[in-house]
Amino acid sequence: MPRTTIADVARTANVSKATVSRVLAGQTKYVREETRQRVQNAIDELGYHPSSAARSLKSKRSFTLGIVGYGLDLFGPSRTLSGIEQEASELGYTILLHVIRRPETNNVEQLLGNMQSHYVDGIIWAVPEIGNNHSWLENNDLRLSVPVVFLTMKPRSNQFIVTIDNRSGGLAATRHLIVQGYQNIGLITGPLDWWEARQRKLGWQEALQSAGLSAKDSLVDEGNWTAISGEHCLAQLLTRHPEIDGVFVCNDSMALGAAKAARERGLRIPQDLAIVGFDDMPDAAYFCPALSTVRQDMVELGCRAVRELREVIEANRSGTTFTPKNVVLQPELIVRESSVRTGS
Amino acid sequence: MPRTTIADVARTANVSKATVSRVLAGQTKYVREETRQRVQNAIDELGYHPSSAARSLKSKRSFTLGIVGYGLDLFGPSRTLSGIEQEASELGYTILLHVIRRPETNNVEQLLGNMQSHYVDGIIWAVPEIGNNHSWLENNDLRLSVPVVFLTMKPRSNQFIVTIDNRSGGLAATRHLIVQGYQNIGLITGPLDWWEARQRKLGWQEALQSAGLSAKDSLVDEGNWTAISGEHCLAQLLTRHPEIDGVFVCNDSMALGAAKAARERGLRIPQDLAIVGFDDMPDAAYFCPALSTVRQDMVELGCRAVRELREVIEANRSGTTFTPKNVVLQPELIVRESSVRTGS
DNA sequence: CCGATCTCAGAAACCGGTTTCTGTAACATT
DNA sequence: AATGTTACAGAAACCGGTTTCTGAGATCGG
Repeated sequence: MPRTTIADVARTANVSKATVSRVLAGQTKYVREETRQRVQNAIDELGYHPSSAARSLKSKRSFTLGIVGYGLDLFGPSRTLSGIEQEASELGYTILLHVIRRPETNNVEQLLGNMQSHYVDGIIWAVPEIGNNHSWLENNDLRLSVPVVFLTMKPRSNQFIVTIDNRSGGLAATRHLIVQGYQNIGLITGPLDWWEARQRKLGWQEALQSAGLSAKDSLVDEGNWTAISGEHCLAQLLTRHPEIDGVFVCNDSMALGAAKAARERGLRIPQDLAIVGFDDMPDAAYFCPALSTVRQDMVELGCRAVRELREVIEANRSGTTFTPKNVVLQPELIVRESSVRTGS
Repeated sequence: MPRTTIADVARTANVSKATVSRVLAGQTKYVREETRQRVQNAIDELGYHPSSAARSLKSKRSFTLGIVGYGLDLFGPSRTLSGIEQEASELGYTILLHVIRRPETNNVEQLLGNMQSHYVDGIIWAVPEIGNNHSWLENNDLRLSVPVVFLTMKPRSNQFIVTIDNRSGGLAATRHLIVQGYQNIGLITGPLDWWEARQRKLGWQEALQSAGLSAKDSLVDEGNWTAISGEHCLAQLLTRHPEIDGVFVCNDSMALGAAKAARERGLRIPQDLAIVGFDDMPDAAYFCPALSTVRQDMVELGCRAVRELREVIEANRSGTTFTPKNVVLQPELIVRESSVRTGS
């Protein structure tokens, strides 16, 4: 049974394909209400769904957004995708998903080509900036023929970017530790080839320096975002600097690992050692002790990216040019038990 | 600048569109090696990417899989998607993602129609079975004109289904508690309109009954998968039955909440109260104490679904009929500290 | 009453591929 | 030498929509 086509509908309603097409597009002009009704009935009766392939082919738009993502396993990216999907669906877009496995993927051309071959109306590039995997953006003869919004990467004035102020998050976390009276504050960072990790580190440094405290390299250990790496890092740190009484850990999973390492050495949290994480995973409040952390609203990030993208798409369509814009969302410090010395 | 089309390539290579198309399809027959080379050069030179819309339109296949998901925020679904994407991409498929927000969505027709309008080659229906939200499957005049594989739902002999044996997981968890010598074993379940939750509960009941222990309803409390609900449920349970010394919690987040509730009442885990969770979230080993749990490999589930789907697609294409098949993956008990009384 | 304008709708071209059908040249067969 | 077969490649139809162009009838202004 071949699918029902616009021709079938036209025949059933005794009109031409053109008229059916007008009804589909919601054109009220050029089609009488009575005719519209007749066509609509035929559509319902036949259970007709227009072929979006045919539609895209001619009209060059597909109401589809291409999403290029990375690390859906991780908390952040997975939430971002969720936000993207939610907003996109609200706005009537469908999502074409492609996940990159190695962040340094260099067949960007390939990927963009593939997306364009699907006539996506726009692309959200949600791959963290790692190493120089975004260097292709500096390539001047790069001509993106479809709007792209980039996520979680270093601001660049010539691109549309939605990102989070990681530095400010690290700053807030570390300042908080200082205010709480901790004096020797270490850092467990994510992989330093991640731009986000470097930014958080920067925040830590700034907070310490502006408080006249030491931010030397031996106070830093580099993990890989996993709990086990957090455990190891804290062990390293404590070996080098037994005097450490506070640590800013660049994500909640590593913070969890660090907490374990601390417990195993008999350190009480937060009396002997304070911990502040980053992410605010849904369960962070239930860690023991409840984890102070820096909340980044990844869902909002995704939503925002879609809204920005739509603006660019609409502008492009109407011929307006639009100067690239960087949106920087502020994270929020969430204080819980792991960083607050209770009485005396 | 209009996009480069197959005609441009044909002109550049001095051949017809037909020949270019053959080269694209990788047909070695009917095209001389020298000609193929010439065409390939033209393709590379022009940076040509065939329009998948045009291609789908004529060939009725798109190398795209439609994924209908639910609750990407949750651990399980998010991992499943990750597995699906991975395997799909490996097999050369692109993913069209649609997330359902309310599980009882009844515009299934609408959704399937929308997917079909994109000429998806197959669909993976990854929506948990909640209430009777899958009742439309029993509708006999339902004619799925595109292959569908269903995930995480009750086996049904007339559909392709890949699912996890939740009952067996609950059984293993509870038996383990019994073997460890716990006698009064409670249950914190997920929402009981979820099929998965009911299955896990069934496993708990069976284990207790076959050991001659009580499995009465007052030993059960129903959470909503979140840590906070787990905390409340355990409180309820302990109020009703202070003698409870073990509890099977139907996911790790709730287990985390339960652990907190236990600590607050001064109960030591596992000496006074044993806890076994479900999921094996990446951080479960770092909870305090390390959480025993039932691992379900959601990534594998996703991979498997894609492989099954591909088989059905290929079979359909070659005209073979294929009798529906249910694949049931076994979960695995992971024993950690939260359920093992150490010495004496 | 007649030409102008407006409303509604059909015919046909078009989007960019795939596929069938056809044709030619080269080679093998008798 | 005549015929059959095979290898290669082009012409054209087709997929299912959108859009432009055209035209018929109704309405309207003078």
